[in-house]
Order: sequence, then C-alpha cells, then structure tokens
Amino acid sequence: MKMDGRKQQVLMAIIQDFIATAEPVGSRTIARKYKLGVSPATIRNEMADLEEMGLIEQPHTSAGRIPSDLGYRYYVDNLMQRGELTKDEEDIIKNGYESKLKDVGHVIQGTGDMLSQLTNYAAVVMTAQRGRTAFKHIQLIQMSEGQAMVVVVTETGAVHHRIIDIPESITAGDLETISGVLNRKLQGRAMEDIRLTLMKEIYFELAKQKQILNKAMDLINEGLTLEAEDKIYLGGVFNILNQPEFHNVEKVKTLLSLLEQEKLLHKLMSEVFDAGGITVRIGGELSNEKMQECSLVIGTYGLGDEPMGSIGVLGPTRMDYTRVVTVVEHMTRNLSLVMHRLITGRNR
Amino acid sequence: MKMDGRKQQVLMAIIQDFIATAEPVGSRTIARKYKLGVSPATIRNEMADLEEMGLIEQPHTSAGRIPSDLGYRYYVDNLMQRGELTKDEEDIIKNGYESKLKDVGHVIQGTGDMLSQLTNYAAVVMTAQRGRTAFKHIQLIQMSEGQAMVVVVTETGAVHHRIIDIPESITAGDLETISGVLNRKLQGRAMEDIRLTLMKEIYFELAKQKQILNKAMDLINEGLTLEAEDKIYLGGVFNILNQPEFHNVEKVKTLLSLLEQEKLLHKLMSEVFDAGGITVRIGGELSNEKMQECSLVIGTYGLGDEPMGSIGVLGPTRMDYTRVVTVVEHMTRNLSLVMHRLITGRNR
DNA sequence: TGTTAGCACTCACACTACTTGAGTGCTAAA
DNA sequence: TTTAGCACTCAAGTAGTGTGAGTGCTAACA
Repeated sequence: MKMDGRKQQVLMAIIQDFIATAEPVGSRTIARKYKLGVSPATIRNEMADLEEMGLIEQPHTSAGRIPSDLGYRYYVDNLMQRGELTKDEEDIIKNGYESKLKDVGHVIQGTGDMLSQLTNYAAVVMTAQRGRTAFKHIQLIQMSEGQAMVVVVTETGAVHHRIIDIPESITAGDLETISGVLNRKLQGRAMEDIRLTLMKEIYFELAKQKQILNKAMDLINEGLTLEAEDKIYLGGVFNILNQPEFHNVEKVKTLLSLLEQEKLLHKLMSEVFDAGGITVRIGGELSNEKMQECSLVIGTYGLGDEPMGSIGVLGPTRMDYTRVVTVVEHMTRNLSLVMHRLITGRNR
Repeated sequence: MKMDGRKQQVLMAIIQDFIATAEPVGSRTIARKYKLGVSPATIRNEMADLEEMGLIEQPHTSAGRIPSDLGYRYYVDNLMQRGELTKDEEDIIKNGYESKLKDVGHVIQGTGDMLSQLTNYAAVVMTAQRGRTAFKHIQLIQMSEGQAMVVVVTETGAVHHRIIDIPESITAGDLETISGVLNRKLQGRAMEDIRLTLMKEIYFELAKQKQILNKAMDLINEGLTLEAEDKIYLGGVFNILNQPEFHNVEKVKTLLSLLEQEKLLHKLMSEVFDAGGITVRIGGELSNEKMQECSLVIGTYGLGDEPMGSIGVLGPTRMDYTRVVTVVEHMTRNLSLVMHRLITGRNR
C-alpha cells in the first residue's frame, strides 16, 4: 500500500481533529470540516487503507478512528510543519529571562515554568554541565567544633553547600587559609581541569591540612558534577489534570509516581541527549511501559555544539505536536543564549 | 438535650467507623460492631438526638449517618484520646533526624517528608524564625563588572544567596574588605541586634562603600527574615489522591491550586501561630471556603516558649485525628529538640 | 420510663431492556 | 474511481424494576 496525497490529507485531518477534540473522528466529520472535495464513503475507503497500514485504529466497531503511535510518528516526521509563536508569546519568553538572568538556578526554574505555561503540559528541565562550568569561589566556614560548612559558587551563579566533619584540631584560621589557597589556585578553572592538573600542586601547599582538603575537593566535585549535572526541575505537573485522558485518578497517580523518580526521568531525557535538535518520543517509543499514553518532546541546549542539558515537554500522546515542537525549539535557542551570557561575558 | 455516656459512645462509634470506611454508618452496623449492649432501635433513637444536636447528619433519607464538622469538633475536644506511636515509628523519626542534623534546610524538608509518610496525608512545614537566628558568615563575591553575589550563612546552616548590582568602581579587593568588616562586626549576633545597634558603627567604618553596604544589609535582612521566615515546605501532597473524597479530579485540581498559594497556607498556619500546643481546624473552621472538606492539624515548635515555626497535616475532614494529633505532637517535640541542637551547641 | 420488636416507608444503586445515533463495510450504479 | 444506499454494529443514554440498607414511628414489654 502506498501513501498518496489524499491519504495524507485524511490522516492529517484525523490527527488534527483528534488532538483538538479527544474524540474518535468519523468519515462524515472529515468530509464536513476538512473540505477534501470527496464524499464520506471515499474517505471511509481511505481510512480502511490507513488502518491497514497501521497508522490509525478503531476503539470499537461503531466508533471513528484515532491515530496510532505510528500515525503520530508519520505526522511528526512528514506532515507537521513548524508553527510560529505570537508576538506576545515571544515577549513572555524574553521578559521571563530578562528578570531571571542572575543565576543559573533561577534560569532553569524559569525555563520550566515558561515551558509549562506556554504548552499547558508538564515540563522537565535537566542540567548536565559535565564539569564545563568554571569554578568561582569556595569558602570554608567553621560551624562548631569538628564541623565546617563548605560553600562553592560557580561562574554561572549556582551555589552549593554542605556541612562536613573536620578534625577538631583545625581552627577557623586554618579554614581561612585553605579557602584562600583554593580560591587562588582554582580561580576561573573548569572542573575538569581542577581534577586533573591542580590536585598535586595544592596538596603540596597544604600538606598539613590534607584531610580537610580531601573533603573540600569532594564537595567541589559533587557540587559541580553530581548536584548540578543531574538536577531535574519539574514544572506545571498539574497541567496534566486538565487533559481528559487523565480524568481518571488512578492514571494520574501512576504518572505522578513515575515523575517522582528522578532516575527514570534522567534516563528518558538522556536517551537522546547527544542527538541535538528536537526529538519526539511517542507513546510506546518511551522505554517505560507505564508511560505508553504519553509523549515527550525533548530539545538540547548548550554552547555551540557542546550540549549542556535538555528540556522536555511531557503530555498525552494526543498532544499538540506542532505547538510543542515550536515552543521547545524556541526555548532551547533562548536558553542556549542565556546560558552563554551567564557563563561567559555576563555582558549586559 | 444533654449528652450522656451512651450518646458519646454512639457518636464515637459513628466517627470511628466513618473514618475507617468513608461510608455512612447505620444503626445496625453500630449494634453489630461496637457492642453497646442495646438494639439498633435504641441506637436509632440516640442517633435522632445526636442529629438534633447537630453532631451528625444524613446524606439522604435512607443512608446511615456521617459526622458533621461539629461532631468532629466534639470528638476532638472531648472523646479522642492521644495514642502512642509504635517503636518502629519512633525509630523512623529518630533516624530520619539523625541523618539530617546538618543544616536547617534538610531538617525542614525531612520533617515534611516524615509527617506525610507517617500520616498518609499532606504535610505543611513553615519556618518563622523572626530574626532570632544568629548570623554566621557573609561573603561578597565579584561575578562580573557591576555584579556581585552575596552569600549569607546562618548559625542554623541555612545558606541564602543573591546576585546584586554594584557600582563598577568597586573592585574584588573592596568586596573582600567589606566581607571582612561585616564578618567581624556581625559575628554571632542575632538579626534583631544587627538591625538596631550595629548599623551606624559599620557605616562609619565603611563610609566609602556605602552603596554596596546598603545592598548587603538588605540581603542579610531578607536572608534571615523573609526567606527564612516565610518559607513553606510541602510534603506528600499526592497522598490526597489516595483519599476516596478526592477521587474526583475537579476537587483535586481546586485543592492543588489552593496549595500552590503560599500566602494562603501562610495565613492558615499563622492563624494559630501563637497558640502553642496542637490546634485542630475542622472543615468550615478553616477560613477558606474551598477547603470546607479538609481539616488541618497544626503544631508549633520552637525553643522554650519562643515559637520558631509550625508544622501541619492537611487531610479530609474524615481524617484519623487520633493518629494525626499524636504524630504532630511527637514531631513538634522532636523538631524543637533538633532545632535547639542546631542553634545552640551542635553538641554531638 | 426506657428499651425493643415490628413494620411501613424512603431512596440510592444495580440491573435490565430498549432506543438512539454515530459510524462502519459492502455492493452496485454512475 | 467515486459515490449513494443500505444493513449492521455497538457505546451510551434512558426508563423501568428490584433490592437492600437504612430510617421513623408505634405499640408492647421489662
């Protein structure tokens, strides 16, 4: 069976109508609403063909057709054309970032909020800086006998902190010294460099405080890799309650429990991490079987061709792909710009 | 109409059964399950009386009775007796805190998680330190021309940070100087004192950097009052999906949208802030009309008789008050202890 | 005087049968 | 190849019916 122009038109009509109404689409509806210039009977014949090709299916005999995962796939790959954002929406993004330019935490959170607001689905934002962020400042602060707080600030404005145990013999003065040396030596370096080249040098200078130094280095590593790299921000999760496919509380519960698992999200988002551009995962294409009724649109942002993280929109398979892909594309572009500004010049 | 022992027994049976089953309770059920030694007919007479007193009501003619808000109120005030936690549960709390003792952020979050885990309802934790927390450390870090990050650490281990604009004439060295002076002068003081007594002194010493100093002071204030004071942590919100009264997605949506409003929660929690002990707000007693189907159990924690914040459990009016009150009571006691350790000695 | 058995009554809920209408597939004619 | 016509299917809504849990009332009983 080969795909001709009219079949495409019919498939497109079915998908668009189903996305809009969430109801199975009948031949009559298509003939009436989408003016293909043929009768319902002809459309029925085409639909029979499309069904045979696996692009659409029937919930039950006397219902209309709904798109299958494969149908959505064909639509996304071949039929869908990118849309444009309205002036207003462009402004929302611009203003949204303008006010949050100060540190990476706000930028990430703002991105998630805007994504969900613009699409009305749930948003997932993942940062994965992979050690490329530059170190800015470290401070060791004595909290009590045997305890100190380590605060690490990165070039992007992320602040990581943790309380660590230290030998009781170490004084506030020692901590100040260590902070000073670390700051001097690590100034402006990227994490990768810190690990590989500087350790020995600093060890030498601070031989006395080896133990505490170890812990500080651990935190820098953690701070700039683990915490920053795998951080996942969720936004607008409750938007899914507005989708008719989630009017059943049980489904909501299973989906929410899935979203609580950072690992799972991380896996889903990472599967396409190196792909670049926009990726669409539809229903069964998502590796998790409990997510068969969802689709995920993922975009990667970064500096040049070096990826820094990805952003995604999660909704029902019946999501408005045109709009979501458009929004995700815009947001990745904007986010890349903002991150560039944040990491390099901060030129404002 | 006066309340006698048997009426109390009947009311108690109705409430306990309804809490357990969420189904209206009939006279027959009570006679069978709760061995009052009288026939259903007698119980019916008692129930008629209780209904007249406004303590129970009938959803429709041929259904059993359910407790009214007033009925729950009577139960909570007069009939309910505090329960005990099992050894296991006590251990959960102990261990939970043991691993989070390091900074106030983890303690607060851990409290919320434990509260919701132990009760299976939603948990609200509010900190309101009111400037009593002591200042620990401040650091000004130059991020770029005209921008600096202010990091403030409190005695409790809370870290607040913000990027501020500074005059371009100020150098990294200036910032270091300012940090030094501030640290020396503010060491160990409580926020209240800082505001009132030290400002002039420091102003004098740092007359040159007045402008940046102003901003730094603002952040200290914010950091130690606003951000810390009004911070609200929510835990286990999705537990409400397990309650049969929230099997309706619309209700879930309205409740969730209410919980997103920090102001509203703050108001609810603050209404009883100075009361001390445990407060129970049932249905219509909550000032918000969209929360008529919910109850809120609030406890206040703090040092001695000085309140530091409150913790609450939010569930349907049909919540298990005995259990929730018991848990909240335990948690406030434990939390107060932990905060004491955190603020004073850190003796471990 | 309080308690209880008996009974008529109410009403949500489950079940059934029936109708409706949207939609299909097939066939034959244009 | 397209389309009109028609028989067929099936979910969903509607109406009618029983069932049972529960009540209130009354009269008898301890």
